[in-house]
Amino acid sequence: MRIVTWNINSLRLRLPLLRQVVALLNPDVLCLQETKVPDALFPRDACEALGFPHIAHHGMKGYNGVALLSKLPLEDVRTPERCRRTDCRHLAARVAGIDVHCLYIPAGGDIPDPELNDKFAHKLDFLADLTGWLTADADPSRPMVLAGDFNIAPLETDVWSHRQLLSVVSHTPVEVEALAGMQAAAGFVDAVRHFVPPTERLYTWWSYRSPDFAANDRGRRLDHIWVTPELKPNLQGALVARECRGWTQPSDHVPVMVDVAL
DNA sequence: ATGGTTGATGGTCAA
Repeated sequence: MRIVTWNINSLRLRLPLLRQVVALLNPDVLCLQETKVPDALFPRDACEALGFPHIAHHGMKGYNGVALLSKLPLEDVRTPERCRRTDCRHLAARVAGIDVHCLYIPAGGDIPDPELNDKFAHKLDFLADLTGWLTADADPSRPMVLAGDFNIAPLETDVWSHRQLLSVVSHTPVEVEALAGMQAAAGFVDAVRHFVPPTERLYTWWSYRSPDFAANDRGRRLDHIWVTPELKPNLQGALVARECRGWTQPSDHVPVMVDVAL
């Protein structure tokens, strides 16, 4: 089963690029974040026409929004609530016996201090809430995949400059520690780093505020696919589709892909 | 230290 996660940054604007991503990667399950479309306006017909008869979405007006497009049936679709809010950041379904979670963790604003910045406080609260939920929900008899925009780059090689980003939201020690705690909740395996050694730089996001993303390559690895330990022997490959960042009118994130043997 | 861009929106806010 080929799983792809992509922060599409507006599903309706980038339907033509979604078609290109599907042609390039041929996913069985596609996890989308920042769909920015209310459920009533979700372009279901267009997504079905791309070859995904099984669709779930959880969206709102203007911001956030997550969706699952699948070639395989989606069972037990859930929209777990985080931090007592319904802000459309978590969608889960069982696919081929695997619980697939599509996640959009809050970006956290600019100031890395929860006392001064409500958005950063929300990010830390969201991580703590999700960690507690995963700890309680984890079940060794039920394999799980977490995929999405985690908005955290954990490794030194996940950012263009570890030193210069230590106080930049997405790479601060408090976030990296919180993410490590979340990973420990069920012993999740970072499926992409399973194939790409931590000595190798790897990014999935480049700011729009640079005229040429490839020129200085100031990226960050914010998008992740994790699997529970029992799936580790089933991992068959991984890919970050960097080329998509160079397409016309791109998302600032590129798709991340993992193959899991069923 | 600062500014730079994009998307949804129709004010600005979020990233």
